[in-house]
Amino acid sequence: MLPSETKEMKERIIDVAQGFVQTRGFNAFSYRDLAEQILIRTASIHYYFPKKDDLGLALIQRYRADFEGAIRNIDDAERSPKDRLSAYLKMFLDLSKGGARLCLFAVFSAELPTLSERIQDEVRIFYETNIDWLNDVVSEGRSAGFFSFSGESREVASAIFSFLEGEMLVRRVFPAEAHSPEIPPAIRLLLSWKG
Amino acid sequence: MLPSETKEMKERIIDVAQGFVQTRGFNAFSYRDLAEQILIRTASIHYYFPKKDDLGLALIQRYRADFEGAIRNIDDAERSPKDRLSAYLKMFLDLSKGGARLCLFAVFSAELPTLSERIQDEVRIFYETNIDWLNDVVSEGRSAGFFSFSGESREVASAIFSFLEGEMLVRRVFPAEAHSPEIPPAIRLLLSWKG
DNA sequence: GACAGCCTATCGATGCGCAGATAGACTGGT
DNA sequence: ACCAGTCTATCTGCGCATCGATAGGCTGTC
Repeated sequence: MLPSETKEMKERIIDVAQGFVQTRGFNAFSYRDLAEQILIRTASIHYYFPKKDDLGLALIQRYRADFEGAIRNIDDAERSPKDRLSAYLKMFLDLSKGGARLCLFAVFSAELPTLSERIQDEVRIFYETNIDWLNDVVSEGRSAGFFSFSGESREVASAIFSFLEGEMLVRRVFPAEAHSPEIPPAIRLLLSWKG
Repeated sequence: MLPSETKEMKERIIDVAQGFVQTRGFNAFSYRDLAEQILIRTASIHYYFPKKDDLGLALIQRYRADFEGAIRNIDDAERSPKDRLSAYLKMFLDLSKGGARLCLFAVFSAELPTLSERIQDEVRIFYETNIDWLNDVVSEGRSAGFFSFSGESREVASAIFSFLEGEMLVRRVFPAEAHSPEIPPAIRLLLSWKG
């Protein structure tokens, strides 16, 4: 098999693993589950990811990179804070479309004490990246008069993130509900979002 | 052994199991883990809870009952909506003291597809109980002039719950941080909480 | 008030299957 | 001929679960 295909296989494994993690959690899927889905043997997965922890690490690193790419894309479009935040919220909530999948942050946080230090570190970096970015958007938006709130902008950024993570847990439990609005009313209230 | 001691053993098992669930998740502890902690054999645990699912169900049913008792106690004290909400928030956030333990809702939601229907049903009831109660408090508080917000009170109730669940995940990832204020600033903002 | 028969709570032993993991052989492309 | 990639075969340990045994309390009836 070609080296290029090798790379694809590694990605394919991460793809499937990510699906399992987001639906069942990291501790509730096995190399056998992956192997059956991908149609290879478990030994082949061990070739790419000797330990399950290696797979977990690769998984969250890629997830983090994807996320960072996505917010860089949002910024490159150079829209207003309102539009940037809208795009972020959409991305975030689309992720849990129908409640089928959770953000990796939620899953890994729920299982945190069972995970290795290096994975826990990645989880922390993921959080900080998101809060830093949200903080920028929110404080810029306030300066520009789009948003209005009192107190620390970082506090609001952190509240938005917590709300989104919790909201995903809730949507999973009530998948039938129509969670339609682009911008959750709670966030409009929090920011005194105009328009 | 006396029947009264039997009851204690059942409770003791649930106590220890709940600790494991709140720290590791339901899929990441075993009857062996419980047995070692309690100093009995796994077979004895099966005597009380034939299947692990039976244990999980007993666990969340007791948790739900405890929670309902707690909010009934808050209501019985007949304080203002502000005081009732404060007490609720305190209870909720104390639960995750230092991020060591998560609310069962967060844990079970993260693992939802791996759990039995009857446990999933309990999770839904837990959510609805909390939202109904929060909705009462929040809308009463608005009528009484303590809170001020536009839109549906149920939307705000649901936002508070989502925020709290997400906040627990975050606190677990950053246990060092000082999460001091009795009332999270985000909730003050959301409700235009005066005082 | 004694004894039979049942109930409670625990145990040791064991089954069966799956978990993650490894060693070593095969294969096909360059 | 080599090497990446995949396989088969196999290991050890743990997962949940069940069985049959046992020790001792509880009960009702003669």
